[in-house]
Amino acid sequence: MFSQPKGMIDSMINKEVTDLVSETLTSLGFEGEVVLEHPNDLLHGDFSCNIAMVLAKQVGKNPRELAEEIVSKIEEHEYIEKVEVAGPGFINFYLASTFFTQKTKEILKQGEEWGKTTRDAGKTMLFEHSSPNLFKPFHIGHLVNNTLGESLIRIFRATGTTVVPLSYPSDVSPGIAKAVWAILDKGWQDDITVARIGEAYAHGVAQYKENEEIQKEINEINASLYNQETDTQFWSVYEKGRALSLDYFTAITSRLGSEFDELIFESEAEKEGKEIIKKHTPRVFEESDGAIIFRGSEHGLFDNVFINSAGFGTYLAKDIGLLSLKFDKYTFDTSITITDIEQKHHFQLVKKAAELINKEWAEKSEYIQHGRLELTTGKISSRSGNVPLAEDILDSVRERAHERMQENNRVDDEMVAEHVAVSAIKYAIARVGMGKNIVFDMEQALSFEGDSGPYLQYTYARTQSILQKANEATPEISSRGGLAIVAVEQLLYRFPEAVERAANEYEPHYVANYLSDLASAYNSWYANEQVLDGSDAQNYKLGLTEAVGATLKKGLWLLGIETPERM
RNA sequence: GCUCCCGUAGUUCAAUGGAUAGAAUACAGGUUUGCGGAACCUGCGAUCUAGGUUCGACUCCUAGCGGGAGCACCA
Repeated sequence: MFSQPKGMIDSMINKEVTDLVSETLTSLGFEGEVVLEHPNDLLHGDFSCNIAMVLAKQVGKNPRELAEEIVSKIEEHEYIEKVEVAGPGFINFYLASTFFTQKTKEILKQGEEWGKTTRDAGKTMLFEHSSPNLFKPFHIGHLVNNTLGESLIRIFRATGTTVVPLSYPSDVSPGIAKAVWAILDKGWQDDITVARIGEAYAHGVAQYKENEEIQKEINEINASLYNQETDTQFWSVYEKGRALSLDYFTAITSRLGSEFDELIFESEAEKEGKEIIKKHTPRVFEESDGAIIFRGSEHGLFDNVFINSAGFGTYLAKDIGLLSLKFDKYTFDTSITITDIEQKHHFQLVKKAAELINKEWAEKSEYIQHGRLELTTGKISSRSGNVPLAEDILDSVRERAHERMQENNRVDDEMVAEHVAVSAIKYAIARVGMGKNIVFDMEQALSFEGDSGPYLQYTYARTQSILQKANEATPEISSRGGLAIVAVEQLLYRFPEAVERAANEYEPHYVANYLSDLASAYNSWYANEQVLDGSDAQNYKLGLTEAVGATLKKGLWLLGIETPERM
């Protein structure tokens, strides 16, 4: 979507170093595009350039000699302390302490703005995620979808994009008819609860398969719901269940930190979609066995039904209708939908059909997928059988957080336990690349140690504790007091790069991994360096501590994770 | 069968075509009262196989082996 090349480092210092190398190449009569990267190892410096290895062959020199030649011609720069040739011909740049001192001051001055960029200012986006089925429980899959969806929204906003979050609740489907039938079958119509809806759904699905009479009944209920016949007992059960589920949806997503400006219901999309499909038959769609289908097989995909033989739009027609409604109601540059990976092929088909109806629809729409969350060891008490519910997972983890706080003689605070639990789950999801399955080991997640959300929160709490002990408002940094350059500084200024990269590639895990590196570097430094030592460097060290805290806070927020001051 | 995705320490994950493949966990050992030990340090340990492209391959290409997802009226 955004035309930024992969992995580009978008910061002033990067541009300055790049220009420096480019000018040198020109002065030597060479041509080539200068690309900088951060070396994997901080000991290799802050920027690395491979231009000598790229040019060596065409110039007919050995890469190291060429690199030496370039280095000898590079002009001095106030922010560059040292330039070295290393390995097979890398040119490594070591930034000067003056740069880092300056950067730390800037970070502290930016406050809330730290980490934000204006790169995508002016761009607008519609972002669809966390779409619930109103008659099915909010389960483990929604947890993944919500975590990644919410995080991406926050990341896009951090680079300047205006994002409208949207959810697309399923409020009409054969499955819902089954649940409505089952609620009546169980006699629960006057006492419907969210838990009962979940149970009813399972009951209805099972009975539908068993009994032909029931099947007929349910099909009639389904037709009546699709046709919105409002004077039946089915409708009143349906309405109650729908309202209850919607409230629940709002509650659980807000517990997870999401808000939705807009909802578009599947029932609206079905009406809209059906009309569009009919209008474009037989140009795009065709009749087959009484249904209206799309010949995806002619486009390297597969054939599938858009309007079934009963005359109702399937989820394919619904997604076409949804697209149409989105373009009717909103103005945007891009519409993103994030779903489970199992829907990948479905959306390829939707996109292809959309392209044939209206080219713009396909051009401005992106469908992205995330992997599945699998639970391995450890038990979760679940109310409804096989699929673990989001709420049950959250509650189990929070229970363990309480225990941990008591073990450590900390104040056992309700909010903190909640934030630690959400953090453990969200971080486990966000640390993995999008689209890969996530193995959630309850035992490991509950240890709250190592590469985990609580580890990052702990590090943040530690920084706050030190700042409080110093008993000073933002320390005035005049100089670094002779402090040698530390790894923490080498990482700090890269934070906005990590955010931009995450936005470019739709990959929150770049933020997660960055924070993990930063926290690790800080803890390691902390173990070897006394911050409050009364030396000339104390204020600068406090400044670094504050900058790390600010970065962790902002970065975790981008992942949808709260940062308690104490834990 | 067709289409797509994935194979990295015992396990769970990283790695922008670059340097000695990084963490976490597990296991073994350790941390001078110094600001939070949910921490820190040391050790052990890995790119599925066979070719190819490239100055350079976990990464790109081909084949094979292994695992997963999707493929007509559920979403």
